[in-house]
Formats: sequence, structure tokens, C-alpha cells
Amino acid sequence: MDKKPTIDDVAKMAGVARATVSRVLNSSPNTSKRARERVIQAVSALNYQVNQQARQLASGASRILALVFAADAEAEPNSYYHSAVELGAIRACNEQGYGLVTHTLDPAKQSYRSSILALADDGRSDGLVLTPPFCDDHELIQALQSKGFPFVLVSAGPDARHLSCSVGIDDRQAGLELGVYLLLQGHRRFGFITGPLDHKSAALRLEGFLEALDNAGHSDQIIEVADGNFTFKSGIDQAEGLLSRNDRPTALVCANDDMAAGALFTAHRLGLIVPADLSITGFDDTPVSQIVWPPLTTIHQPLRLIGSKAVELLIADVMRENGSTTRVAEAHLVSFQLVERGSTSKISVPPSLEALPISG
Amino acid sequence: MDKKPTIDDVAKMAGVARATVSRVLNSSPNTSKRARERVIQAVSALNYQVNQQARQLASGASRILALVFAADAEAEPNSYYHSAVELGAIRACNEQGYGLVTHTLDPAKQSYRSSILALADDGRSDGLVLTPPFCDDHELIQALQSKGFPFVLVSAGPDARHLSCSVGIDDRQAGLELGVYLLLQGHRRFGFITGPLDHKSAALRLEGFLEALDNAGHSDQIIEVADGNFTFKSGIDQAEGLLSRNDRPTALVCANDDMAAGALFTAHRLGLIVPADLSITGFDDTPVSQIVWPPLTTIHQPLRLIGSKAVELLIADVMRENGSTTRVAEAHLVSFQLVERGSTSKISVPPSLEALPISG
DNA sequence: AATGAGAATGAGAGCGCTTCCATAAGCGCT
DNA sequence: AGCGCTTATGGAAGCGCTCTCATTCTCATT
Repeated sequence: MDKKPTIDDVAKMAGVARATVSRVLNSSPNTSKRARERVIQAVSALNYQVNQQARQLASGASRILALVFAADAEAEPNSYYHSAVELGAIRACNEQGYGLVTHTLDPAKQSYRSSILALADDGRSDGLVLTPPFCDDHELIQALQSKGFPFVLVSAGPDARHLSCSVGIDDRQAGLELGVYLLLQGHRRFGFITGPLDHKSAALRLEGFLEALDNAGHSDQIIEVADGNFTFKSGIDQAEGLLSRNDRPTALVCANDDMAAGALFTAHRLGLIVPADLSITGFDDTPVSQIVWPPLTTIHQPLRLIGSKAVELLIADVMRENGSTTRVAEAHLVSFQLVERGSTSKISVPPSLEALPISG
Repeated sequence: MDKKPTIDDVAKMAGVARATVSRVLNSSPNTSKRARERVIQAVSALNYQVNQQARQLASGASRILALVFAADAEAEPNSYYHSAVELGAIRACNEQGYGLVTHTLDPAKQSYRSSILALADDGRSDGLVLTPPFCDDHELIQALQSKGFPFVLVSAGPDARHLSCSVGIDDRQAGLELGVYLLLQGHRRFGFITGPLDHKSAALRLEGFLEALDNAGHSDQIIEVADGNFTFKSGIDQAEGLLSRNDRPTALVCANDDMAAGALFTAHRLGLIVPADLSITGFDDTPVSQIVWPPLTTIHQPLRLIGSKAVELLIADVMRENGSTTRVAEAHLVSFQLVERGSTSKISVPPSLEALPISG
């Protein structure tokens, strides 16, 4: 097998200097049309491809971005959420000639912070995309910032959003809309299964929901909250507790689709008819929400878009690094929609309650 | 911010030559204990980290592997399958100090082949992991082989397995066991929803299933086959056709879990009780199979293991490249299990049929 | 004490590219 | 024609590492 052609081969063939070839390849401003044409022709004649390693060494950039996901040792990851974000990120990377290397870390292990910092240090990537719950670790964010290493947050809570560039939906508002929706459906007794506590965006979903109840003049007493961890199994377990009470809720709100699927499972097992006996809502609008029966009313998040947008911001940031412009902590909020499906329905309530003031 | 220390800084501090530091860092055989100690101490004192780019340029290896997945423009990927394989691959990579960059390609676009070849050429990765349906493209495989570029196949069909190193289960055998199981349950009228036609391992599932029927002395006439494409939606649609016939099957076999979930959806819609009126089976044992109601009887594949094993083989291959040993086309078959859940049950059949010879 | 095999080390030549700096070419003016 | 200015080009110095090759050191053997 012949050796791959180098930039010098191209230069020789095109009859120009190596530097000129480099300039053409990197579309530097100062090149003549003639030189450009000759170089391009030589490149295609030789089937030349830049050696990324050499370029990286010389330029100091690897053109690789790293994406960090949470995944504990054995449990399934919150797969669809991750896949969708990753897919969007991959697309955006490819479009800009970047590669994306995905890392998984167990957030339960304390070592995760140093692992992420090591990722920033080892020079294999130019920037980091942090997903929950890593995106809410202030100490980590500050460490990264003091290194001057580019990164962007996905689905971060508002505190973290103030610190750095981020992409996500307004989880609080989404939770609120869900609350308003269910109140309008006539529900007055709620169950809520939360996500992991360190997961700020999950916490916001609850906050927003409670705000809706509050706005409508209802007290916290009409809601029972159980701590889930985003897994199907935790949905099953927590629903068990919430649904076996005497005054069980008429609507069960879950902080993601997988737990909603678990809740549905428990409802089935208990012989409850959904939505006649119980309304259930999910969050994220992952495929899970359509696979279960009945399909879930849920909040649609544009996860692919979030992934691609995160990468775009990150690349912009990486490129800007040379320039002196300092990075701004910009929270990019993308829109969400409440998707109404078969898992929720109106219940009949006394007219007096229906007349309650409900603010949007 | 100070510049990062280089190997020369370490060499100076340790009082040895740069080459010695390099040898220690790469654990070459010929180093004295004294040199080793001094270097290690200097490294930690300076908090030195090798510059991967420089190492790559000098050594010619990027220590990055590429994973190629199918994903069409808008449709959801077969997410859990992909995630699980990817997760296993990531783990194995990290353990060996490699990075994994994931690429998605649309197999419907003819350009996918040149994209993959470009991946091999651009020097950013040392090896390729090919998943279905790319792993069954002989032309691609041969092109890769003639380049001498390392790669490994995941879930490839037997033809491709003969050509190159591969990891997967024996899909044919799995299909056969599923057939034997359902026959033993008393089923005699079957529906089968296949995967995409170019997906060899999916085709094998059907082949094995038919073989089971054949072994039991049953003709093809007792089975109706419909072409799915692994999506939930195609499961819904194909089940529609299969279940609305007069002599509808008593068991519906689906080539993956997502389609089985779709079939379940249709069954619900048609008012059929699963498994009383209809048994349904999936394939892969992804989380989907437990999320739906009733949970699916399915074939468990150790997807994480497949991913990690693929990477291990690939790395071994990459490393061997220097040595003269030629690669062998080795098919690594991992074990699968039939997992019995609520979506299947025995049906009452005339004793005469039960006595039919059924071989395993 | 001389010899030689083998282990440890150092010097230095790249790996293929980017980029700085100096030079040359082009061009509108006076 | 001559001047200064901008724009295009070439030469060459690295980027930080690996790895070959030549050299020195060690030590058992004669």
C-alpha cells in the first residue's frame, strides 16, 4: 500500500509552497484564484486528505467534542433522552467537521468530577457538553471555567444557567402548564413522582406544578409527592405507594416518561382503568410515551434540537477562544409543547370547583 | 495560565533524556528502576500529561475507535439496541484508554458506503465497529479489507461473519428456540413480522423460526409473514393486517421488541386480550419489553457485552497490526436466553397435535 | 584483566501540518 | 517612471511526541 500523500506532495504538484496549500485548505483570506484552483486540482488528483493528527498538533485544536452522560454501573440509562440528545449532537458535529466522543460516568461515584476535569485536561477534546446531573454541579462548572475550558450545559437548572452557556426548555413553565392543564381537566387530588433530587430540571418540573396549584388557590395538601429516580422501576414502586391509599389521586404526574410507564404498569396491576380511574402524565415525549397503552399525555421536548444547539454553541465558543471576546452565560431556552394523548381525561367535578380562578 | 509542561520539562527535571521519559511513559521494557522512579516523580510533580495529538502524530495511531449506527433522517433510531451496544463499547474503550466517536448514517442513502470508507481514510480513528445493516455489506467489507483498515462487525449475518471478525448471537438458533417454545405452548397458527430485508440477523430469526416449524413437521402454510422495519409503527401496521383476518394467528412473532410493542398496541385496539386471545413475542429484551403491558416474552441478547467484546477484539486487532499476524475471520457468538413473560401462554389444543415430534 | 553480550540511555531525525516573518508581486497614485 | 500600499507567496521554525540508531554501562565469562 502506497503511503498517503502529504501536503508537500500537493504543493509540489500544484507548483506552490506548502504554506499556500495550507492556506487554501483552511480558506485563509489571502490566496489568489489561480493558486486556489491549482491546489484544489492537485488535491483531487492525488486524492489527498489532511492528516488530522498533524493539523491538531500544529494548530492546538483536536476538532473533537466530548459529551458526558450519566449512567450507573448496571442500570439502563435514560436511554431515549440520551440517544436523542446524542443524535442531535452527532449531527451538528458532523456538519461542522467535528467528531463527538461520548463518555458515560456514574454520578453516584464521587470521582466523576475529577474524571470530567481530566477529560478537559487530556487535550483530546476541545470542549465539553454536560448533561444532567453534571450540568448542575457548580463546583465542577467553576473548576472548568477557571481552566478556561469551553463547555456548554444541557437541561441545566437556573442556577447553573446563570454561570454558563446552556440549552434546554423552561422546565418550571412546563410543569406549570401541566398543572394548569390537569386542573382544567377537573383534577384536585394529585400524585407526583419526582426525578433524582440532584437533577435540577426535574426539581423544577415539580416546582412549576406546585406553582400552578398555588396560583389556582389550592394548598399543597392536595398533592402527594414521591421520590423517583427516572427509572421505569421507580415509577412502578412509587406509584404503588401513591395509588394504594384510600384517597388516591385522580391524576399522577411523573417527571419523565419512563416513570409514567412504570406508574401505568402499577395502575394496570391494581386494576385501575387509565384514564377513567386515573390520569397519568409523563415528561419528555420519548418513544416510550407512545409505546405504552394508553399512550401518555406528556411534555414534548425537542431533544435532538437541544443536542445540536448545544454543539453549535460550543463550537462557536471554541472558535471564539482565540478572539478576546469573553464568553457570556447565555441561557438558550427552546420551546416545549404539551402533547395530549390517551392517558389523561376530564373528571366530573362539582361546578363550584370548576369556577375556581385558574391562571395560566 | 502557564503553558502545559512537555516531555522535555519532565526529562530535564528527572535528569534523563527525553527518550527515556517516553520509554517509561509507554512502559517499554528497557528502563532502569532508578530512571523509572525519577520520571514518575517528575511527572507527578509537574502534573504532566502527554499531549495526545503529538503522540498520535509521532506514532501514527489516534487511539480513537469509530462506531457506526444506522439512523435515518427523522425516524427514531432503534434506540435501546443502539444505546446498549454503544454503552458497552464506551466502557471497553475507556478501560483501554481509547475514545469512541459515534457516527450515524442513513443506510437508505447510497452514499453511506463512501462515508464509511471516508471514516477509515481520514485518519481520525484506528478502527471501525459496524452495526447492522452496514455489517452485512460485503462490498463495503471487502473495500475495508483491501485497505487493511481494522474493523469488527456486530450482529452480522453468517456470510459476513465468514469474511471478518464479528460478535453477535446465533439469531437463527434463537428463532428456532422461539419456534419450539411456541409450538410446545400449543400454537399452530403463526404470524411473523420481520425486520428490514437487508438486515441479515433479522432474516435469520425468521429462518430459524421456520426451521422449527419444519422440524416439527408443519408446513409453511400455518405461518403468515409480514415485512416490518423494526419500528414501533411498522409493528402496529403489520399487526393490523395479520390480525384482522378470519383465521388470525394465535401467536405473533416479531423480529424485535419495538415491533412487538406495536403489535401489542394493535391487539389492544382490536380488543384482543393478550395472551388469552393472542400470544406475542419480541426480540432483544430491551427495556421496551418490560415497559409494555403485558411484558413481552422475548429473546435476551447481552447487548452491552456485545458492544464491549466488539471493541476488545477491535483493539486487539489494531495493536496486532504492527505484528505480521494476519487477521482471522472469527465469529464470536455470545449466548442468548429466551425470557418468558406475560405476553405468551399455552393454548388448549387437541392431544393429537401435542404428540407431534418437536426437535430442539 | 580483557572480552562480549545485552540492557539502559541519549541524540536527533522525523511525523505532517500551521503560522510567523520576510519577500515578491500587483496596483493606484503623484 | 517611481513611490508606497495592499495582497499573495515562499521559507522555515516549531507543535510535542516516538523511535531508530549509535553509544555507554553492567556484569558474567574466559
